Amino acid sequence: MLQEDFSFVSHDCGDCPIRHRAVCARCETDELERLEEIKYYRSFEAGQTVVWSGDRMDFVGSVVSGIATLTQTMEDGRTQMVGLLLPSDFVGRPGREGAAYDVVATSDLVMCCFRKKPFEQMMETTPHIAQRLLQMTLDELDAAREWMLVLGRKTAREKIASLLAIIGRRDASIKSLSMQERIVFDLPLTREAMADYLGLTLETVSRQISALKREGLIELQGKRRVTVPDFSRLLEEAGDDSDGGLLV
Amino acid sequence: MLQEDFSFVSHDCGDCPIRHRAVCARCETDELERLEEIKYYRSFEAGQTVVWSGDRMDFVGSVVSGIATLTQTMEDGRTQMVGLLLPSDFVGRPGREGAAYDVVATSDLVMCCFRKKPFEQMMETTPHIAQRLLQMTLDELDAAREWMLVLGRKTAREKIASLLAIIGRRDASIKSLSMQERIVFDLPLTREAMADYLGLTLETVSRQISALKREGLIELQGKRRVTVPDFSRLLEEAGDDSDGGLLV
DNA sequence: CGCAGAATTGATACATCTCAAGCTGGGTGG
DNA sequence: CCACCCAGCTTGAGATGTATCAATTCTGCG
Repeated sequence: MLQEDFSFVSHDCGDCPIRHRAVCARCETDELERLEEIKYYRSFEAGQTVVWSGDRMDFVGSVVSGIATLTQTMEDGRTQMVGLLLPSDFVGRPGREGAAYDVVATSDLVMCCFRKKPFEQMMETTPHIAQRLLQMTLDELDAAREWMLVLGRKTAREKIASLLAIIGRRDASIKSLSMQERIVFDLPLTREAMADYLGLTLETVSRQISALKREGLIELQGKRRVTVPDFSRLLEEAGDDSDGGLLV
Repeated sequence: MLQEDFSFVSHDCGDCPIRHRAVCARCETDELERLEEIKYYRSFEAGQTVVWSGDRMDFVGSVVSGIATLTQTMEDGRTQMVGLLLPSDFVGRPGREGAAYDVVATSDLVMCCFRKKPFEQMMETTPHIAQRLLQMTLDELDAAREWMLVLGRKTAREKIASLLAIIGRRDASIKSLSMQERIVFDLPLTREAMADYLGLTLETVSRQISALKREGLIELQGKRRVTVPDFSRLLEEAGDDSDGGLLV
């Protein structure tokens, strides 16, 4: 069982893979040392629920590796994804008791957690943490608002193109590729999860992906691997102004 | 012209109407004094644009009175409201040059502004400001995510009911009414603005409002004044679980 | 009074959903 | 090693909710 196996995770913040991007990014060495005292790792298998909406949540933390989703569900089962959590993203809210959303591991997942009370105390005494958290929260707010435009005003085709553009852009930036070349990446989501992100049904997602493929905007190797031969053409389909390369 | 008339606004933070809710809420007297040095008021008439998306923005600030909207527009004119700014809400983002959205005054509007550079410096030296801003940003992030569910998964009727519920609830909480009684409030938005908020057309908004009225869920006095005889019934129509009174 | 912006209402078009049937590929057990 | 199985995915046909286009009707105001 993977649950307790995090041998592949460094326990030393100094060489943590998300050291420079997570909530601890601005911390000095001595601040990291105090964080180390209250941190612990947790691992989850793909499909496991990390937190249930409404549950008491006595920790906050960062995604170290893997992908998780943040979703909201109505009584009748309609669900909307409200966030995609990638490595370095922060989970939980200081100053709140219960979780507002379901957090589900989409792939195998490792999180670096902090007990909430001590973390809240550290926030008071360590401006670097609060500053970084503010910056990250502002970025997430922008992302959420960007997504409101997608959900409220874009067509199904534009929604799919927007999602592929976002994933492709992030992937290219991690690999430090330019947007001029062919972009190849794996979809981290099932068709159903994409539908929940985009406010569509999985059938519509499937149809629109097929249409984009038919028209040569994307190529598929298997169901998950996507090639974008001309990224600017994909951005046009997404309805984004110009090549908008730097806004996200 | 209203532009330069803010005689009705206190210049003394001590008795500012948003003193206890705005970004300065946690400041001590001496901190307020330093804020006073960099603050100035600006007034706008209904319909005026406060900031254009993409423009350089050299200030941040709080809404003192009136209502403004935060909107995003695509090249072809489709627009999505991504935020409704009420008194005490914060505008602008420390650490960013340009504005990400259009800010438009929906009613006559007074803002308390701070030049950005000095404000950013104060944030470094005054934890109370950064703490409060983080708290407010987290709240806005939650509101944005709540709205993603509305935009992505709710029907037109549920969207309208959700909007009425939010406005009505806020209004009742300002007036300290309980949710048991009849709620009466004025819509601060035109049908078109409601449509832009909800990702609908104005015709659909109008039809759904008429339907809710026909079925006795709401009553109208004129176009703008709304009476909700039974708030819990409205919440059912909104698709919200139970009476969800305290989640927002 | 009459105009202009805002809102309502109607008829029709169309995008997406719904329901249903098949396909595909990777894993499993005989 | 093959046949089967099943979750994930694709495709089709028809239903439906919302958009679109168009015509009135309100309402406040000069």
